Amino acid sequence: MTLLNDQSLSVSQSCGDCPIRHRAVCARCEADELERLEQIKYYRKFEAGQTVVWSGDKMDFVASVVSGIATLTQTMEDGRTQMVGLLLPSDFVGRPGRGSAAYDVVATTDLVMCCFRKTPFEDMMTRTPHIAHRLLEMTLDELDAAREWMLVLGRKTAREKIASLLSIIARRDASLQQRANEDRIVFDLPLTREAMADYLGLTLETVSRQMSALKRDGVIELQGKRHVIVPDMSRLLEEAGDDTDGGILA
Amino acid sequence: MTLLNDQSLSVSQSCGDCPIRHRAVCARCEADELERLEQIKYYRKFEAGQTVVWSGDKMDFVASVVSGIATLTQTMEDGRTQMVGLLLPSDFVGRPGRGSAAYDVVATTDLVMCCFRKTPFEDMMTRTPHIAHRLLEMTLDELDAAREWMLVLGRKTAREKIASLLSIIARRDASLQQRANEDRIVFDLPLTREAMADYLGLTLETVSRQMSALKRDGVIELQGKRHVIVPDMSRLLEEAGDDTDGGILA
DNA sequence: GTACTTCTTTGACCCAGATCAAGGGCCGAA
DNA sequence: TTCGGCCCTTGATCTGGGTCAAAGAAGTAC
Repeated sequence: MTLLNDQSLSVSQSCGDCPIRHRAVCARCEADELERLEQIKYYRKFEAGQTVVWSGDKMDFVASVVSGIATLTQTMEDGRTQMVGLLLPSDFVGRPGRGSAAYDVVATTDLVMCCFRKTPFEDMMTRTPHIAHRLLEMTLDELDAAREWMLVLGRKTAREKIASLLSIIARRDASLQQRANEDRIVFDLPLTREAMADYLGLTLETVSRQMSALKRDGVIELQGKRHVIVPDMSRLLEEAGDDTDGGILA
Repeated sequence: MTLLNDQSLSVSQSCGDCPIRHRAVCARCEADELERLEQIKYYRKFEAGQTVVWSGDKMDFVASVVSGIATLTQTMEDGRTQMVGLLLPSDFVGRPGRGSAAYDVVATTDLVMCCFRKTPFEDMMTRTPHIAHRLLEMTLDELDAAREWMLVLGRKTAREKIASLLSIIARRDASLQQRANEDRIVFDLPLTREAMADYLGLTLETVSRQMSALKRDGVIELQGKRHVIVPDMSRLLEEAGDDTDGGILA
């Protein structure tokens, strides 16, 4: 996968101004560590729909999502596919110590990634515990998210699955834009109906039907196909079957 | 949850002889590090069926499974439950930096755990990168396993789910007893039909029916309800829908 | 404008797996 | 040896979500 336009390389900024500075794998770094990271980093840009890497391909870099959204998916020989990761800004892609990609990584919106070649990054990791420590913390968070997701996939109804996905996106969106605690929540779905289906282990028809049903029942409002308004977040959480009773959004 | 018998505390051995010495969180430790670990470790024993901790309860220790099997499960208010982790010997329980359990932890067989109080363990972790590094590696492995599991939950048929679970257990069992590469694989199921159902997002009736179907079709043989013989591992993997073509067992 | 394409909605029908129900095998206690 | 509790199997029936099919909406290329 080569870059389509060299403007991709012109994106450049100092780590100090980086929008994901305090959430990404570099969050814990001191000024001097940041400086060394700055020397080995480079940006890559992908357009919506582009594949970043194919499962099984050699992957000689790791990266943070700076802006946009990417997905990790697994595909069976007969074409059944399951999304196994949804990467939002500050999320980390790639595994230190592994040479090839375990999943397809696809940009679902225009995407900017902050990349590090694998070897220099691994070297830095062994020398600066701040990076290794933050990566462990992020990986544990991802494992928790994956386990929450397993409950959704294994035990929830189609309606609960949709409500769960909407609350996850609403929550992560709110935490990025730190205006939580409003009761009325508004966001754009970054996924097509098909991608939502791949996330939830459903077909796109069922996703569409359940979205219509939630709209009919007043749980959500839709403007166009992607713009979602949640008039009452606790109602949505209730529909999701989560025992968290509407309290915390962070 | 208190200990039922104080023989639990009499289990004691030097880390050097520990059966999980080279796979657990302490795998990378040098002799001196091991010695310090040895000072803060203690063993706990649980009987089959006992709950180790309840989700939400305070958890002031982390631990490695030494022998036996434990499960992590999540439960919805209405009782639907999903297993989100299957812990075999050498697996790690608990999250440094978190005070309470996120899941129910249950011993499904008699269980011995090597425990460390959270604070001393966290202290050691910051001082000995060998532990933090190994824990990162193990967490990344678990995340991969969780993602594989998500494909099973989201996209596989009941028959494929059962075949997948059997191959996972067969594989992990073989790697513990390092006699892989035999074509004929034999093991005991450490789970009831109900626990298998909770693992796979099925009902126990469906699990039972699919076990019978796989037996009828000669994919597996059963002696009693728990003892499983796999005459042809590649056949089982085929039934699981895995694109891995029967090659590697490690 | 008109004709593509891509994404989405909705309807009709069907089937894999859930649910409900009955009973069988095994083990430990009395 | 009989009882009571698991755990498991099997049958009958029901249903949530899949499949197949058609068409609407919105963008964009010409």
